[in-house]
Amino acid sequence: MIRSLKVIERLSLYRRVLLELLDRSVFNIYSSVFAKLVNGTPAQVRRDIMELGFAGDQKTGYNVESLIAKIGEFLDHPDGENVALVGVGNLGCALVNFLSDHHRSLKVVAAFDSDPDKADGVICECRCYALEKMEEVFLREHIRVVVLSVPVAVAQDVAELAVQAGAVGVLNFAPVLLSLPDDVFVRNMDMMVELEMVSYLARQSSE
Amino acid sequence: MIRSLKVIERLSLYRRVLLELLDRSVFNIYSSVFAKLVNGTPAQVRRDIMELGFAGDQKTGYNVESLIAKIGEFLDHPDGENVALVGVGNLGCALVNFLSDHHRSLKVVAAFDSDPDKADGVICECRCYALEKMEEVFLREHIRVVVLSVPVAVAQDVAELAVQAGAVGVLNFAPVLLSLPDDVFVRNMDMMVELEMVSYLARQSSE
DNA sequence: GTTGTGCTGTGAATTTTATCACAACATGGA
DNA sequence: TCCATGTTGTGATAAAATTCACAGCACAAC
Repeated sequence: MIRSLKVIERLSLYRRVLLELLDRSVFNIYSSVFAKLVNGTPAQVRRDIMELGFAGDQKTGYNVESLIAKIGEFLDHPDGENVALVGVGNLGCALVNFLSDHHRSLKVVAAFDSDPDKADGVICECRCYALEKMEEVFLREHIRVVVLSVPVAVAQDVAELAVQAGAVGVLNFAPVLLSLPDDVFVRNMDMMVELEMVSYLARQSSE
Repeated sequence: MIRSLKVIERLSLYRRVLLELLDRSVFNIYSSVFAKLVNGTPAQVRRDIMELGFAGDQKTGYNVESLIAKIGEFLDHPDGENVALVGVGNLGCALVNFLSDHHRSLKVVAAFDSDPDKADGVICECRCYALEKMEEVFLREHIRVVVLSVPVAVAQDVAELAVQAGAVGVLNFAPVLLSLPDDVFVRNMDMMVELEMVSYLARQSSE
């Protein structure tokens, strides 16, 4: 059951928008209306949902609640996913705060930092450990996904430590490409690249 | 001179890697070697560079320094680009610190926040203003690009304010799709979506 | 009934993106 | 001199992603 990254990305977005809709008591929605909310086209929305194996209704469109459930069934780990934050700086804290607010299935259950002042403390309502404790804690808490927000200089080393400890998914905020085993999935959040793109395209659109 | 977003994204990445190479006194590089460093293929690297209008050498490969210059010529605004940070939280501070460290052409020259305690102060070596001052400061500092890191609830409103004040490019960290005029370029950094993807794909690769 | 409307689901076509494969060339060595 | 090697630049091809376009259907109105 291999689907393209793009579809998965959109499904995640769809769910978030659908949850907002439910909050506003919208129970059914047409692909054409939904497409506008997600910056897509009706055909693409229909195709994505079709690939998911969900069916809409020719008169009322898609049922919001059922569709949310279906996407969850597809995206979420049945038992929830425990996540570790590695690198407790400003960025890391922002992330934890943000995630603990929102998500039902993803939970940040531990933080790690090389700074001994932070280790063994509680950061953002989250136990913080020394890097050396990763393997132990990962095992205990069944952690397989890490958010890496450490300085560039140490990113590669710390990432390897995390993989050693059992990580198979990494969301990397350090502006550097990590070199990790092929069976580890890495996704880069590269502010520098993104900001350069915005700058470039802003210039184009204003000329 | 329209190029696809993907090419622009890669060029930005290429430059960063090239700068690292230069630091390590690597002055020439083959497409095959470079491809490994950027997680790409030799053919793609060559094509990207070709589209840029830069030529390599059949014996020594690409000249690192000249290629960096060429990418800069393409990507950077000739007079540099002044950027505003809108929303001074943990995330915002992390961004400013990060950018001020690194970039030669992009500069964060002002911050804005609705919190009166922060306004008129200095945050992360950066003057902070009240939101109401945006138009005035944007004009004075020639700001056209903003980094938006405010809570979801106010993101749309604040984004509209920024556009009103003259922004034509937005790097949006709030996990919500903004509805802005078509000539404003928006790029979303969506942690929630990305983390869900990592979680999903980590699960796939470990099964 | 019957007709008109407007939706979903999806095969087909199109567009975009990435890869292949090789000509053209430079160099080193026999 | 001439061949083997290994590079870039790029037309041709393949693959991936998106969009088109319409069959099939349900319902409302008359």
